[in-house]
Amino acid sequence: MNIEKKIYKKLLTVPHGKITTYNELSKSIGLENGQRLVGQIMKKNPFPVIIPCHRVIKSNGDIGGYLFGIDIKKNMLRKEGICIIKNKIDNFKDVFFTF
DNA sequence: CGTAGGGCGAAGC
DNA sequence: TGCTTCGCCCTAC
Repeated sequence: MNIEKKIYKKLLTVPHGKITTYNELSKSIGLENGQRLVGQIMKKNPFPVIIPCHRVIKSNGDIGGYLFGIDIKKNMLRKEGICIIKNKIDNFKDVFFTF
């Protein structure tokens, strides 16, 4: 299976209201340091609506990037009950989801 | 076939 | 704290 397929699949397992990091996602598919790759895959994802790419953030709690802008991403996250303060996840540890 | 570069990460100043 | 530099894996050119 393609790397990207794996990533999408994994990403889909992240429950509503929870988030994960590029690093964790990468590790979950067997890559210890595939963070950048994950980012690339995200921006190339064929179905942004289906794939919750907004639930993926940086490991330092920062929002990271988004296809349509990080502000959109922030709104999406907030809507899911995740507190965001100044481009950073507030209750980062609470909403963090590990595979 | 070689190389640059991306929604990153961690270490070094 | 905040910015810079280098390292990572894979895809696209």
